[in-house]
Amino acid sequence: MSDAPAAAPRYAGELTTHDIGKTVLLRGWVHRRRDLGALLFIDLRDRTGLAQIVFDQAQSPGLHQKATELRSEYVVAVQGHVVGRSPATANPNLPTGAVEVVATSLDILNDARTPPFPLNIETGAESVISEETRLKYRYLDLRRPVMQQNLRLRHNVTIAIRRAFDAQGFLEVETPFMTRSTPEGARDYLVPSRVQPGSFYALPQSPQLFKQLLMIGGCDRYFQIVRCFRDEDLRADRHPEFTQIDVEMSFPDQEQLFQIIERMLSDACRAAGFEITLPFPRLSWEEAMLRYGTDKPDLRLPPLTDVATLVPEDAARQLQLQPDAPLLAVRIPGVGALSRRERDELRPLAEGRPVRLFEDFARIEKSYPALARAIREKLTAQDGDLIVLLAPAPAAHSSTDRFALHTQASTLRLALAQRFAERHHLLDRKDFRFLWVTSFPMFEWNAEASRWSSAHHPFTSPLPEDVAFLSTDPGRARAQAYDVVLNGIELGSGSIRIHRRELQAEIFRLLGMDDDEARARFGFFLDALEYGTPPHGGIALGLDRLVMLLAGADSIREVVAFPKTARAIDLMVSAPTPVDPTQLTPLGIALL
RNA sequence: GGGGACGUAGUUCAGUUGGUUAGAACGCCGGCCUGUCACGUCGGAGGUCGCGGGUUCGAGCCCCGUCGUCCCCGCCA
Repeated sequence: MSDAPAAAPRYAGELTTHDIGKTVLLRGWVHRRRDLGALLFIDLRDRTGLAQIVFDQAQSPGLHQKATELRSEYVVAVQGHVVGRSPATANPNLPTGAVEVVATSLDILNDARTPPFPLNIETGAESVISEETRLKYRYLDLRRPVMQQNLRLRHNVTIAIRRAFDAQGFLEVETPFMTRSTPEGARDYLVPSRVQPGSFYALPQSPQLFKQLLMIGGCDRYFQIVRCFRDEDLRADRHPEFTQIDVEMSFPDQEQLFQIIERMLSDACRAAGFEITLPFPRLSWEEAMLRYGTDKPDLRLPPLTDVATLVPEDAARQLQLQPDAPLLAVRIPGVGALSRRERDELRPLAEGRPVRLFEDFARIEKSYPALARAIREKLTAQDGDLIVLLAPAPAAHSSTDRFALHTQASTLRLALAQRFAERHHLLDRKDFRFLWVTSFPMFEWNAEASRWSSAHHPFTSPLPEDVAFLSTDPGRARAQAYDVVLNGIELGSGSIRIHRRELQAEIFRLLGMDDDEARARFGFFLDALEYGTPPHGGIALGLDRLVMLLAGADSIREVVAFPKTARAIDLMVSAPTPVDPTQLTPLGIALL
């Protein structure tokens, strides 16, 4: 290249017919080589895409000879002329397929071992190679176009979120990673202190108390895109270190906060190329449980419908339905009646559960045509919709859980939809259906510890009209807590907080913490509440989950650059590792 | 903590009822080829069947243990 005149560096994927006649410099990796003997084609790949380079022995034998050394993933700098391709040689499948670069110089910047897995397979690439191999060589996996796109998408979404908050007057403030263990909720990751042997920092599960302290500190609108850490078992949508969009504001109005978040999410979706409609539907927790059997409903599917009142008395007797018990109809659009075999597959879902399944709606239509018609009407069912009914088993006692049947129906609703999603184009990944779920219960009964525990967290304010229940019937108290849900996935969770010291102390007592314990754990916070704490509230949203859904990915790991396995291991760097005892001694730590 | 699926060539997989020398495709290496674009074509190399033990005349296949990956339940204020 030294003897070639300097040309303007360009990205391969951005070449168009407008560049014809220009001399360009491309730098990137050898994606694929097609050696036709005296004619050799290279697909050069950079982070934008591919461009075809031509080496012609007849025109420049030396250069062609050098190009025969090229192998997959060699790093090259190529100068050449952009030329148009004839219709016969253009490649309509490639964005840059109308042009190619006739090389005038070739610099081999580095060679490469043959990659342990192909980086240049065009279709279904993400599913073809085992994740184990991909993670071990993540730096190679990241070169693949689909991963480049995911990183780019995450960047675009993150920038849009920052802009949206900035435009609303929110201040991004960093909070400590090395903080105090609060053995409430998830397990903490601990960091030993060398200066204070025997003492430990904890990595934050969330900056919850810090953001509340920022409100007390007068920053009335705060946000942070921040890493959080939870030492709990992993799932496809859960990672031990994950990124939250953390938000808090003073003098909050729940509706105003919803609008701010909706606008931010709308901007984030637009950055990913999707327009969503505002405002999101709002559903109380109770409504969500009754209509969907879950606190994170997937609105891409129709709700559950209680059709018990449609059943005439004699039919109810023949079908052995319990009086006053719900009869829940699950409708899955467009799936059609199930085959015998598919119905057989459903039955295990009911086995061992106090549930009766009517999986063959055709039989109901035969025996009770009027009832079937009424049900279809109430469900606004179309021909070809699958309808399955659930009732409590005849012997079942009314459960303590008033939504037990709804929960079962919800599980069935999702299982059916997922089973037939592909065949019938259900659960469209590009259909983004957000909603707010509000008024969660304050407490859940923790049978193991035989005490109440917070459904959200202990800093959550009760609904004003339910404060009286705190002393009389905590199970009935509802919270000013809300979730934002997207396509059946909990995207974010927040609440209006407690800003009065007395109420906060009462909640701690209700959670079984006496005043001494509360002071020992949260004394700094209780103190702070006494110095003029403004009313405040906020929310935290999972950035990884949002980007995962916008990317159409099935796992959070597809949008995390360097993720860990289900056992929280980094296969690439092999972490965690044992450490040398000489590292432990100064920390005052000995292994058992 | 519990349940399920999986582990065979560099990669993705097949491998029958336990039977002789463990196969395919892609990739890799070499030859030929001037319009390919998943180039074609001819030839070649490549295996600790995750690991350990057991049953058996004989184990990739059966049994036990173990390690690893994925999914789900519990858990995740």
